[in-house]
Amino acid sequence: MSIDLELTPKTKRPAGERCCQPVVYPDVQREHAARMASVAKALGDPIRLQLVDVLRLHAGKVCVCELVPLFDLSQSTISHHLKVLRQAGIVGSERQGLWAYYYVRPDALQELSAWLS
Amino acid sequence: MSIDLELTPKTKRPAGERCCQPVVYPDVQREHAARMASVAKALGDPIRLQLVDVLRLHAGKVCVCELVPLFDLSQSTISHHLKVLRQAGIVGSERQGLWAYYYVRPDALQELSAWLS
DNA sequence: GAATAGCATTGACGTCTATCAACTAAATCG
DNA sequence: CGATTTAGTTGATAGACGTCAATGCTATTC
Repeated sequence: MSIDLELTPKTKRPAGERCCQPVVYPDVQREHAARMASVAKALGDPIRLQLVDVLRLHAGKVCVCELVPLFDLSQSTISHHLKVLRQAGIVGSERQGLWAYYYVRPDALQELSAWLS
Repeated sequence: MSIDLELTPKTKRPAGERCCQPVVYPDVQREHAARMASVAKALGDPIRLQLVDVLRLHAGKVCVCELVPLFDLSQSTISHHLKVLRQAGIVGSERQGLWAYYYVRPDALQELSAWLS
């Protein structure tokens, strides 16, 4: 993620001259940022963040039927949030008969977590 | 953030009976989640995440005029993203003459960072 | 004082998002 | 088989979001 940026002293530039040097911007960094941003975006909703929190606290798998009554939202909305988390790679799911069990994929959070600290 | 949740064995409930126990949901946790989610939401855009990254790498303060050419976006869009980061408490700004300097408020990321690890 | 550079704000536009009600699909029980 | 339960999907809707062009504001230079 390192972006090479020169810090230059500031003077008002003399009419028509560029303010700053253009900076190269490798694609690797951009993709790295895009991956982490997509994880952060998925966590950027209080309901989803709490869902992840519950799943993390119960190291094992948690049934959707136990997640729904935690929130004052319709079942379909919870299902939607779980889908968002699934598509972000943050959680996985497993079907057992009538019930669906969700769990956290710990690796998914690692990259963002490492960058944050 | 601990939510007390009983994991019970699953059997199809006999018509009209509740599937799961209602669970209490303290406000403190909700507010904690809301704070962290708002930070995550602000980081949930690749441009903003890269802005924060640049500011973190340059431990000091960075001029907006050096941030704008890093991205293929209009100056007003960058200004908008910086405002979002400012309102999330992630960055601060300081005016010096014609120039505005931005910096990361390290404490702002700490709560989310701690939760993630 | 006039012109201009740097940055923020406003307005507009298309897209995405969170939510619910209604419906669908699969599995279970009687 | 038929009724019921669970969970995912679809459609609709109101609001939020990302982006740009245009404008406004303050500080600087001449």
